[in-house]
Amino acid sequence: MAATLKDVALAAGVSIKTVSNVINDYQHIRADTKQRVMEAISELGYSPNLSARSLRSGKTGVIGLAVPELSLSYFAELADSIIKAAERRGLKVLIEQTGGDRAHELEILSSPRLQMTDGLLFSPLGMSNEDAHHLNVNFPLVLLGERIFGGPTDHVTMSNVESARAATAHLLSKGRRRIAVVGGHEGEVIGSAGLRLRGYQQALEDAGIPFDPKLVAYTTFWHRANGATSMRELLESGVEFDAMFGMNDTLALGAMRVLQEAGRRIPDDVAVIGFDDLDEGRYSLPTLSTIDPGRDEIADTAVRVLQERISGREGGAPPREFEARFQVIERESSALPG
Amino acid sequence: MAATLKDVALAAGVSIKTVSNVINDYQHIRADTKQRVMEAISELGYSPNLSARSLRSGKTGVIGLAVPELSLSYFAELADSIIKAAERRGLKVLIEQTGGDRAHELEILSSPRLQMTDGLLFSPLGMSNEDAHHLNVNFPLVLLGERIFGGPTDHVTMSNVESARAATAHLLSKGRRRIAVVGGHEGEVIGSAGLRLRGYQQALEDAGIPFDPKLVAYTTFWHRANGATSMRELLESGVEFDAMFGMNDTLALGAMRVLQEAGRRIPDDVAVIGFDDLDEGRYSLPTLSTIDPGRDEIADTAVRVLQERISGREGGAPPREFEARFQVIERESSALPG
DNA sequence: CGCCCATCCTACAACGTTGTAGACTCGCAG
DNA sequence: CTGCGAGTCTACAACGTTGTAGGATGGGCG
Repeated sequence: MAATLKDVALAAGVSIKTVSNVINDYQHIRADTKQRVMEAISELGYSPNLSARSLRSGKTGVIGLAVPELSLSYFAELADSIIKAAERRGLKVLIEQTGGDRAHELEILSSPRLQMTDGLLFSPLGMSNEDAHHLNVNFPLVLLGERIFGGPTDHVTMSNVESARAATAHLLSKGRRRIAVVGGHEGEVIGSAGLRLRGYQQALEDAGIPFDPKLVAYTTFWHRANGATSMRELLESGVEFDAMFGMNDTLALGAMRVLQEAGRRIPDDVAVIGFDDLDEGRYSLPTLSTIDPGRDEIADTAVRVLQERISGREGGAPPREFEARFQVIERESSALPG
Repeated sequence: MAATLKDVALAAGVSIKTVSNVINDYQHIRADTKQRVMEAISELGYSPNLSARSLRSGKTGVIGLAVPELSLSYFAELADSIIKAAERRGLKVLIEQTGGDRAHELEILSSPRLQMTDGLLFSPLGMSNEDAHHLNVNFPLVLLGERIFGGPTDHVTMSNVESARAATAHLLSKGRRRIAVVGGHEGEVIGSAGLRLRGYQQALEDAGIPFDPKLVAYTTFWHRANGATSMRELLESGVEFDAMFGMNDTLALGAMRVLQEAGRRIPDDVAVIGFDDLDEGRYSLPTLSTIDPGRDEIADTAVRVLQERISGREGGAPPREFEARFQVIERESSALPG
């Protein structure tokens, strides 16, 4: 059906290897030969068979990206950034959704289907540090996010502790003292939730304010619905608070909604800050203060590092850790005289 | 490095073809041979080389999905649905972002890089009906969305006219008579914007209300920011309205935000309905009435139809059109005594 | 004039898989 | 006892590409 090197070679009256050489910009080809080959190529509408090429070369030019779910805005925006970063480097991206499910995540690490890719960017959610040894795989793997530390692979992450601390400090700088937290994960230490909670606690400590466990609402997922439910629980518990730190924007938006239903004014009664800098927060009512976690920097670093591992340039270099720069973004939800 | 059929064959003391047969569940294999091969496979950690397999079979098991941008929530949720639908059918999805740019879209249709896939799901935004002939490609292609009709390929779409008509009728049923529209595309006829505008006009006609062009705000993209800007223009123009139809949820949310800043109460002063049923609209303040466009149905149909084309079962069947069922979802933004 | 080297091109093998054709064994019907 | 078909397995070729080795031509230099 589709034209092959053979067809082009026949049409141009040269050997297939010469055609291959033309395609791969081999130096020593006479101008007129090259010309003839080019013409044959465009006449036949030839384009190389990538399966054959990758069988021969061992490279596919495709990287895998495994995220929990694209319908979670954070991962959609992350995927967007990563696809763009990959494109700049001539790579295509194949996306897997794990649903945040540990079994599914482990399966992906051992799935032969991934052989269609040169390497994997992996953002686990269900796995924990005890699963770190599963990351010992025989293909290039770069970890995204905060579920696992000290693993055997390169790791690109955001400054969770530092930025959560800054977010909390921001609320404190507005004179707030009772800061509720939405999105904790019970018993977690090194996941995003655990780290951000630690940052929160550090900021309190810095300000000499005792940590009140009653101010922390725990949840399983970081969906809008969970933010709403958590806020309802907080309100029902009767605990008092004058600010809220949402562990991500989605949670914060769900919670804000409930706060407003309950008649609390934002930021007057409750100042709110989220985390992720989703586009959504720029048009909510009120607009949402947040942490810009440096998504583009994360994406770019991750793809670069993965490509280095694929090309073998970094050979057996020990696992490296990268942390993106963050930024506090003040919007209406915390706009108060400082 | 990685084990091949040859290695397994050697270890099990059989021919490579027998190993291949075991892997492909060939019937006539003695139980003990099969056993031995299986053991060798797991011992060597063998998994088939997909490049070789697809070179041989001509199939990759991967489909392409080209959308404007994943950071637009609608496309993120669509991609989510499509990846899930593809997974159910044993397919992987490689995502391309076109940025809604016509040149980029045309490039994708002719790009050899797509040879890594068996077919393409394509959601154009920059192309128009005059570009329909570019869709005449020699690989399986299924069109998503509303930019092009009567093209040479299968086409999966939503009932734009009907559902926009229903959305408008919904607002009319609440006694509203001056319904603003946000998201029109100047001069467009067959894009989503054109079709939805037509549905809007039909609903007005049904109700015997004259169409007032001043109520239509035009915009280029369907981002939050555009919804906000359009609403500001409407307000500044001084035109009166008691309801608003946002051509998608994102626009509607951006516009709602501006409405509220301007002191208009929703739904009391202005009833609002959007389009897409994004998760976001369930937690906005107020929650957003919308059209559920049947995203899962679209995704499932699109993947099924593409797979049929790939397998050749539908051979030279003429292009088919599929329209998903929609549903009006009433939430707070239009909750008024009917 | 003869040699070497750079340039240009070709034949062949190999990547790992699967389809095709056929070899061999065995049990059973004729 | 022969022949046949079902069951089990193997050898070989092919998918389309690129690396390797090497052949042919011509120019420059000793």
